[in-house]
Amino acid sequence: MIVLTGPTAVGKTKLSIALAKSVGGEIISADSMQVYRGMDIGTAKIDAAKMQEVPHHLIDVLEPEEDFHVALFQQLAEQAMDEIYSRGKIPIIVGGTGFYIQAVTNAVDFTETETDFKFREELEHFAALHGADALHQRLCGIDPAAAAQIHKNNIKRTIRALEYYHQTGKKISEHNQEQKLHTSPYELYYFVLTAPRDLLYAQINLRVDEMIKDGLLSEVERLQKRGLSKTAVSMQGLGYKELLEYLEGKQTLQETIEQIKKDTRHFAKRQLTWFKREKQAIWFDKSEFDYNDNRLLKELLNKLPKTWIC
RNA sequence: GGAUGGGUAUGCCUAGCGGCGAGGGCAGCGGACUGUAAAUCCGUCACAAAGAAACAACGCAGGUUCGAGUCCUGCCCCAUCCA
Repeated sequence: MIVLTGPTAVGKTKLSIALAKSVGGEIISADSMQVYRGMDIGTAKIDAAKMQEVPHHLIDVLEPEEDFHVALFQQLAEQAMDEIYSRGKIPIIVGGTGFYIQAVTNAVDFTETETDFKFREELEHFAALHGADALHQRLCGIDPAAAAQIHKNNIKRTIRALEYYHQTGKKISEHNQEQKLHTSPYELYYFVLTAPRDLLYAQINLRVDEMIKDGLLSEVERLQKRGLSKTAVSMQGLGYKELLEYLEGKQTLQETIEQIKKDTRHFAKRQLTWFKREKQAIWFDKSEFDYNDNRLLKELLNKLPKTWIC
């Protein structure tokens, strides 16, 4: 199994096609937003022509009204991998969602539970009423270890920890501890593509401008007309949440575009922070290859077993 | 030429109206993350240092005051308006 990841706009998609062809692989997208149909421009989704006959999985599999999350990603990705292996092909996970990738590479066990929206809402309400501190206090009572790890302002994660206990009767801190011991059950090659920060940021800015030119605004308008609002998981996506605010008249278009660029830059930074923790990561800095994808690919293929290359 | 408002730290915006070794925001930088992860959250951000005490710093130069970013005078910039 090959993983090809890196911050947004670094050029994963393009390289992934060349890589897939070189090893006879199929691509599994590890992207929390490209799973949604009708969200193409803002997610920089690859189009059929660019796929060049390389099979892609986990793109366009959900409606924007549906909820997507790691556990579902893991399930779908594992399914896809089984299929790919059964065809004697190599699965290549391509995408920038480090958390999702880890769920697959380390076979994290997500105990099967349905999301308990009522419970979550209840806790959100509690936090709004009594403050984040009080909510965090509740977690302290049942799972002090988790409470020590989760900052009290991080309401979302505090709620998840409480929810976990509520649903399973077990402490999430213990569960996490167990899961951390997991190592990858696959023969794994984890490649991280990167580029100097200033260049990456410039590329992000450029890409956002292009998205706007390509009609991102009308894409968002279409989704809005369809009834989607900021509360939808899909509308948490970069470009989508900001443009929805614009459509509500909260800011000018120019301000919104700047906002999207900024948010995307921050996101790229968070991605990099995540990848730095992945011990098995093999890094490729594009600047060291003069931004020549062919040279980079050659070097990358060198890291793989000879028998994989066709 | 006149009127008015303003110039605040290594980048930008801003609070401040006599006790400020100057508060906040943004950007930048660093980090966390196990069911919303393109989410959520945290730290740092003059220099030096941990010393009853140090020489920096609020456009520049003076002045008033025990004490000035804050008040006064002059000058220099910027914005808007009037000639």
